[in-house]
Amino acid sequence: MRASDRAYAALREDIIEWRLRPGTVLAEVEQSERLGVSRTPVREALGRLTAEGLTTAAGGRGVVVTDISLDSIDELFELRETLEVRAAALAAQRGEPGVFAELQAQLLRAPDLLSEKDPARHEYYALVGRLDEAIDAAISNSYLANAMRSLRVHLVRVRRLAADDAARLHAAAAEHAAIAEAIAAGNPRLAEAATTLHLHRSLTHVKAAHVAR
Amino acid sequence: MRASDRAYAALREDIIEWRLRPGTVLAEVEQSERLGVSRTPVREALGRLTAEGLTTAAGGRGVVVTDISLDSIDELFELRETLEVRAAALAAQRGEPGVFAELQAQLLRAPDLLSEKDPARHEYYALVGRLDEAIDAAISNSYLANAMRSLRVHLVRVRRLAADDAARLHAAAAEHAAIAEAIAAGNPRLAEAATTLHLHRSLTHVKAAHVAR
DNA sequence: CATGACTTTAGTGTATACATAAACCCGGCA
DNA sequence: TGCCGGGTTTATGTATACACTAAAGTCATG
Repeated sequence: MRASDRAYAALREDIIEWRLRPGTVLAEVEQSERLGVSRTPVREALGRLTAEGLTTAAGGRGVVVTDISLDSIDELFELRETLEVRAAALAAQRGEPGVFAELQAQLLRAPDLLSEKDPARHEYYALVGRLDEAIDAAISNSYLANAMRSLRVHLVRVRRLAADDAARLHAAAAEHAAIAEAIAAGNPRLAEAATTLHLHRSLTHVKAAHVAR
Repeated sequence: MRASDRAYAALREDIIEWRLRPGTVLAEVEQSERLGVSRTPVREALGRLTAEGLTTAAGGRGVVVTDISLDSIDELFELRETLEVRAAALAAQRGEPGVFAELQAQLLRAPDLLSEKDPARHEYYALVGRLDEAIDAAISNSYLANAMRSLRVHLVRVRRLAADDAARLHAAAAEHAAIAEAIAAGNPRLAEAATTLHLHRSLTHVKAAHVAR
C-alpha cells in the first residue's frame, strides 16, 4: 500500500472519529512526523481530504478540519434526501427484487445484532452498508453513486456525533427494512416515501442529540 | 498564481475543449515539460482532475482522460435532473424574486446576443451561467451547490461535443426564461416542471447530435 | 516457432533541499 | 497607548534526486 494512502486513511479516520476536532490546523510537517512519512504523501492526502470537504484550505496557513454546524447538518440532509429518494425510486425500478428481499429479512432480524455485546455496532452498520451498496449497484449510475458516496463520509461524521442509542437503532432498522421491502416490491413511489420518512426521523434524532449538548 | 493552479487550469481546459481526447495518457514528465513546470504541480493538478472525474487513474501507468459514452450521458443527465429540479424548487421558495425577474427579462432578449457575430457564444453562455449562479446563491446550500458545480464541468464537456446550433440555443433560452419566471413567481412546482422540460429537451438534442457522428 | 524467464526501461512513488510568501513579533513613532 | 513598518520566522510551494514497480522487449530453450 502506498504511503499516501495510509496517510489519507489515517487522517480521514481521525477526522471522522472526532479525534481531530473541527478547527484543528493540520500542518504538513507536523502530520508527516506523526504519521512517519514525508511531506509529499501528506500533501496528497490533505488534497484529497480537502476535495472531499473534510478539510478546508485556510489560505496560506495549512488546512483546517471542517466544522459541522446545525445549519450544515440541515444542508447535508437536504442534499441527502434529494439523492437518496431518487436513488430508492430508481432501485425499485431497476434492482433485483431477490437481493432486497434478502436484505429486508436481515434488517428485520437486526435487533439480534444489537442485543449482542458490540459497542461499536459493527455488525449493524455493516448490514446497513450492504443496503447502501445494493442500492448503488441497482441504480447503475456511476455519477449518482459517486455523489452519494461523497455524502456518506460526512454522514458517518454526523452519526458519530449523534451517539445513536439502541432505541433509535431499532427504529432505524425497521425503517431500512421498509425501504428494502418497497424496492423489492418494485414500487418506486413507496420506496421514495419510505426513504423520506427514514431521513426525516434520522435528521430529527440527530438534531435533538446535537442540541442536547 | 501558483504553478499547480496554472497546470490544473491548462489541463482542464485542454480536456474540456477536447484538445486532449478520451483515452489519452497524461504522463507526469511529459506534461511537466509541455507546461513548463516540474512534476510536483502537475501531480497535484492530475489529482484534482481525477477527483473531479475528468481523468481516471490507470493503475500504475499514469492517468487517462475519461471517456464520455452515450450511456454516461444518460447517467449524467439523470443526476443533473435529480439535482437541478430540486434546486429550482428550492430557489423558488428561497430566492429573491427580483433577481430572477431580471434574469428572465435578459433571457428573453437572448436572441439579440446570438444574432451578433460571436461564434463561441460567450455572451449567451455567460448569461446562462449567471442564472446558474443565482440559483446556487438562492438555495443557500453549500453541499447541493458543490454537487451541481462538480456536475457542470462534465456538462460543459458534453456541450462542446454537441455543437449547439442557433435554433437549439434560441429554444434553450426560452426554456431558461421559463425557469427564471417560475422561480421569480415563487412557484416550486412550476419551477420543477420547467426544469424537467428543459433538461429533457437538452438531453434529446445532445443525444441526437451525438448519434449523428 | 512459440513460450517463458530475465533484463531493461520508463514511469510513478517518496524523500528532501531550496524558494517564496504570509504571519507574527518587536521596536519605533505619533 | 495605539498603530505602523520592517525583520524574522515558519509555513507552504516547487524542483529534483533517488527508489521501486510494472510493463515491454529480448534472448534462450523446448
